[in-house]
Amino acid sequence: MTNGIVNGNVGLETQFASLGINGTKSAYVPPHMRASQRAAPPAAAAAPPATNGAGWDEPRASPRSGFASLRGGPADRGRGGAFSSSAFSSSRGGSGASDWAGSPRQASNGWTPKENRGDGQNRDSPGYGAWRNGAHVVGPRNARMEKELYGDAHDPSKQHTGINFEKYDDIPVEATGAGVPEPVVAFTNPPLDPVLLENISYARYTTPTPVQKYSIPIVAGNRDLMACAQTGSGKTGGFLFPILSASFASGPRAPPAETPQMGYSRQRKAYPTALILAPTRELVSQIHEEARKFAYRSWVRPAVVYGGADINQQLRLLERGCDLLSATPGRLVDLIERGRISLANVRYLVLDEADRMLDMGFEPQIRRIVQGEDMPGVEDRQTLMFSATFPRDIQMLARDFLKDYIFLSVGRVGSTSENITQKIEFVEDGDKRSVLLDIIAMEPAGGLTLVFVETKRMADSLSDYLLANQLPATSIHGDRSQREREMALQTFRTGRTPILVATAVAARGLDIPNVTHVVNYDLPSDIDDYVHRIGRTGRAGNTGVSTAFWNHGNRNIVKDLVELLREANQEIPPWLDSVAHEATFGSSFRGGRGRGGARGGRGGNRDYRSNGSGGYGGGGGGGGGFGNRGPAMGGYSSGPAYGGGGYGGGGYGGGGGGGSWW
DNA sequence: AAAAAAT
Repeated sequence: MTNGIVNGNVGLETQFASLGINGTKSAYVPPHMRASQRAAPPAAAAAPPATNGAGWDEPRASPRSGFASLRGGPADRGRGGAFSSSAFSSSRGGSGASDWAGSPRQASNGWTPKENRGDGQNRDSPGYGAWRNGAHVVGPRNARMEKELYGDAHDPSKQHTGINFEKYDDIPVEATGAGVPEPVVAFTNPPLDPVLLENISYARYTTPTPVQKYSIPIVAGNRDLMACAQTGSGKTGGFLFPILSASFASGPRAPPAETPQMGYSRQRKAYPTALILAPTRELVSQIHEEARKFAYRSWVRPAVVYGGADINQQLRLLERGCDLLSATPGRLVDLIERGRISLANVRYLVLDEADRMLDMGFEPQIRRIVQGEDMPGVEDRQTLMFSATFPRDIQMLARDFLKDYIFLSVGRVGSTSENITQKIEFVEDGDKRSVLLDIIAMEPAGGLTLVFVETKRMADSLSDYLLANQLPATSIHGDRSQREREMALQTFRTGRTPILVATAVAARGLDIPNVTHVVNYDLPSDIDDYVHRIGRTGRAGNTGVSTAFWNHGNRNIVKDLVELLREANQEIPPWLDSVAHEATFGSSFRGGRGRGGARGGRGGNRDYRSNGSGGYGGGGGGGGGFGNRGPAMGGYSSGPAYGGGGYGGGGYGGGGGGGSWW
């Protein structure tokens, strides 16, 4: 896993304005550190950074060690690693069309970049394009970059992935709303830009997934989109393709009037055209990697920011260009506060895994980003929201962020279908370790095994245990440093540690080719989490196996689990079936309550606007019963279809249940 | 109850 530091040319070393101590501008101290900073000045403050007249953009001969500790002292924790001592490199060596105030562009009325920058040769550096005189200038090809972006036969970790065309064609899709455009059936021009089509073919994507078939014309038709789609449905392409395609054609938005001009501002600010928000660092990192593939040779510079990584390094990369920004909310807010990113130029806003972000408590930050900063209003941008479920809080968000949107409901992908063999084994907690060893011993060589546990502590102890048993394991969870997390993913992807023990951080969205086995060492309490987890295997048209350890501590999921297995034509162990039967008709523990009741209504994945249940405030779409069991649509065989009842009934948080979640 | 996320 790269962490976005691989972005092309080796640059000259440059100093950041925000770090320079040159009279008028002192070192930036993030708000949360100001008090302690005053109390204990950073040790390195005595070492003056080299300054120059402008305070920035001066080539530096060598990395300055200790420089990175300037602002944080111990807080830096060595995170930047190799980068921390040379966190400053050049915007000039970079790739050209950046969005910095220092190099303003105009949307379509003919700005000539070389006049502004005097480094015209970089405009045409291989692999990068530019926007010039109101036209898209496509950069020359770059073999090294193509290998890095798209991989080759020797680098399976880059080989994409996730597209199993036969299966995809079975995915039911339903689009509702006013004026739904016809879905496309292929990647073609029109509506897609020829440069994008070329990149798509480099990436070996041949056929659009169902969500892409719909999202492409929807976005191309300047419509907002609310899509209920699970990870693995191709939704990253679903928003990247149309956004990039339109961006290629239309060029950057004109910088806002208050944009400081080059030479007068030392605060260089990025003005992204497209902003993508997602819940986890690994996810935004992955989206960024996809964006790099499809922005190749265009004027669009993808960038990524997320927490846990050296912010100076990220700032340096932002400086190379930031047209399509992928971000986790916290770090983005930080950078906005620092005045390094403005959202004034945003044309496209994407909220990915929106329900997840709300679950994680990001709503205040998301609302601040979308409504409390300088982002254009809902009428002046295009907004795309993706969410696995459509509960009330997401509906509220949709109401506030979207305009006259098209609602797209995409059924579950492969996860529940036959390309994943799902096994459930009865294993008491105390036996799990040894059963896991047995399972791993049976693994064929060459495959990757992903083991999910519930707690960070368990992730550590289990991977230690595996290592102690001479098994090449590593772990990923939220208490590991970002560096360790990325390293774990990288060694897992490449097969150096073909066993990865993971918490929920890795459950959703990550696309790792060649995961042959997912083990639910600890079952989640939520069936959707289960679906996401097993969806890490069986990708790319391959088959996958999933094994879950079940014992009585997992009663809460048993009913949904059996239902799911049945829908997916999986074998259901008789003992499990009877436990499920008990759970359904037996004690009142969960008896009769619909999904989501006790949790306050998960909503379905239905366009509540169209069922006459009375609009947003009306209590439609909360309550129990309906769930989000996508397969009920169209092509799926089993289960009661939506029409039944439940929906729009009960109201929010109503649906019965009671009792403890546990 | 746990996890994740600006520090």
